Amino acid sequence: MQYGKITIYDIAREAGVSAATVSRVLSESRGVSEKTAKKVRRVIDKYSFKPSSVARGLYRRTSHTIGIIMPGIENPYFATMFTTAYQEAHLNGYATLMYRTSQTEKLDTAFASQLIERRLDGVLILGGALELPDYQEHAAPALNLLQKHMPLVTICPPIPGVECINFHSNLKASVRQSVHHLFALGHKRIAFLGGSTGNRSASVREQGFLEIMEGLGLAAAYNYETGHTPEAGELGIAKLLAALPRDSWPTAVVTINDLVALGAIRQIKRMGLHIPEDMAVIGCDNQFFSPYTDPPLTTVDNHPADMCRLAMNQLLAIMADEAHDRPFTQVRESTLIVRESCGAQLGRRDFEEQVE
Amino acid sequence: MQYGKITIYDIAREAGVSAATVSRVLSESRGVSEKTAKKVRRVIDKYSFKPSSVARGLYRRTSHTIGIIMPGIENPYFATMFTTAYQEAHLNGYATLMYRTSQTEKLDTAFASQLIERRLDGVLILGGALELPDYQEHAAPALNLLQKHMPLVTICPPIPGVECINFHSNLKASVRQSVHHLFALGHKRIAFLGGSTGNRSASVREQGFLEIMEGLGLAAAYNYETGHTPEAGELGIAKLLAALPRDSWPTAVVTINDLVALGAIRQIKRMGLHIPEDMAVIGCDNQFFSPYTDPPLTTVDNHPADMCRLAMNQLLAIMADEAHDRPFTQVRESTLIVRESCGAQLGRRDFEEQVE
DNA sequence: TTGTACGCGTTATCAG
DNA sequence: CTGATAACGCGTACAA
Repeated sequence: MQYGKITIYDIAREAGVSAATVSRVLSESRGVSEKTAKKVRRVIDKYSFKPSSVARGLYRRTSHTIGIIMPGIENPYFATMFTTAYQEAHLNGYATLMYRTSQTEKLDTAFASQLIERRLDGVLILGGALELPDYQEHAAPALNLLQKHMPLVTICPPIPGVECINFHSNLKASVRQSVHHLFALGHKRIAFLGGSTGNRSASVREQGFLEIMEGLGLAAAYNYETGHTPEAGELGIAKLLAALPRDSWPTAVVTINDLVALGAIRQIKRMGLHIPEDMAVIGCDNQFFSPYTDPPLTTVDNHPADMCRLAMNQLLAIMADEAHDRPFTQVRESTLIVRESCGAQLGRRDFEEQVE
Repeated sequence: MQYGKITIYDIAREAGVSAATVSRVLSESRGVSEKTAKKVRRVIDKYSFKPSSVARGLYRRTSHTIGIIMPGIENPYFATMFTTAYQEAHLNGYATLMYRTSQTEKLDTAFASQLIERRLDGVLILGGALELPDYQEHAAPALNLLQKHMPLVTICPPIPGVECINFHSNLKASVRQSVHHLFALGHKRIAFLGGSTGNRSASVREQGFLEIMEGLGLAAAYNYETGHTPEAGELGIAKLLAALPRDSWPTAVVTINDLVALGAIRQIKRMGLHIPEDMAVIGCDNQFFSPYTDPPLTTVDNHPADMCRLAMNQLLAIMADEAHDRPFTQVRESTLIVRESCGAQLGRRDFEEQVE
């Protein structure tokens, strides 16, 4: 029950030297005779003593820790991002402290204060932290507060009211790729599924979808407000179809992410429809499981790991005074991953004739 | 580029009071007139000053942080565990610092020293950290070292050479449930797929599998050394079948986890076999995607979140001096989740007659 | 080569 | 109600 809280003073006393000498031995700084060094090391080993990095941090005015604010890691998409950020930081000798946002733990100034008190050396924000509608009013002040105290890099759609270093993927272009892929295969009745108004990255995709459909001269069916999970996809597609007469059912559905696609696929099959013959499905995120759906899921890769690496290295460079601190925005384009869930392997088809 | 490194002294000076008074205002301790408090608060707000928790930590001899050592979070199974641990700690006001083990970052005494230097208030170890063969020789000393400096709770198969508080699931019993389920459905040729010798939790399952098969008087086909990923499952089942004459192919395959099952399912279908009619598949972990495979995957739930909650609360209780520190082991039983990939919905069958 | 003394930023005790 | 002052554990000029 008693854990050794010993200090360099304890070591010094037992070794018969001063604390300064112990410190020198620990930091392997020269200027200490091998004889006393050995004597000191023996005592250090005896207690398996390790110097306190919190005391050192106080002196050096750094915690050697980077904060990562994100909406959790249950979604493997975010797990990938966190892992990349962690590794990149770790490689440079920094620990990462994850802070999770949620409906009940919003990113507001109180939230930000926690990070400031910990004297983190920098913060990375991974999209989603600022998505919900009422986040907006709290998030901007929180980020501006944070930014006054430490370097800040964000990965999410640009935030109104916050000037900061920002990386994000071209979500609208990624939706365009999806829709154009389907259009090229002959699809005209295309639906959009998933997300929730209030979620900014979702809104960007939804709005993008509507604009692109309009640009193509197509009518759009859609079902937002369903969420971002497989269950949401399952329920969402069922509702969407139930609300439409059968002869105007979409022949293809674009989902907000692969998780929603997972649920949609199940429900579509359960209704006796075939994928992609009766209904094509296209996802987003190129998650680890998307090659393993049946049929394999066509999707869009936003290269989250790349973006994370870029962002974290920018942050590290700023912290090392090797890069400037001025706000900028960098956009990353996405890549369409064609598999079989849209019927690309079947070639272009004329869906109008299939309507009964 | 210059971030405000101001202290209570700066605040005190500008407010015309002593640092002690500023501290009192910050901690909202009574004994300070509302007038001066207001005066001080104005200056605090002006600079949005937050007291340094590292200085406080030095004084209080605590970092208010819990370390979590685990093999990463790409596997959603571990993401679930981390999330649970995080939340439980967070609820009690503790931050969690994740340390990731891997082939190149083994848990040895140098690794452990990092945590000790940070003066963490406790450590939770999530299985897998100590799995690889050469971990064993390093991990035991590392854990014993850690344990001398802070409370330690582990979730993994008991570790030879380490006496500590340990929670783990009854892996052998969970394999038994799987095999008996298949046996009850009439399966006699049952294969095991996935894992790697050297991984301790994998070995436990493999050995359990062999023992159980022997107890049932059945011959066992198996393919270890494949790994724990979907790709491993895909390749593993292909190799397993290729090595066997067709009339002695298994009618059912038990995989080490749902990820491996994901790959196995794909490969089995690709070979023109039907699941579960031609070959049953049973996974392990009840991951979020397992209801969405086609057919839905029968699997075993080891209740990782429950175990994590238990373990973290034990750790928190020890840290709060509300629980003892003495080593003990607690085993959690698993639950079979019956879906359709084993053909339970088809009833018992006689597979012998299906052999050509 | 070694020891002394001070600063890092905060909290708590003790006078006043 | 307020202000010195002494820890907390470590690193580093400076002196010996």
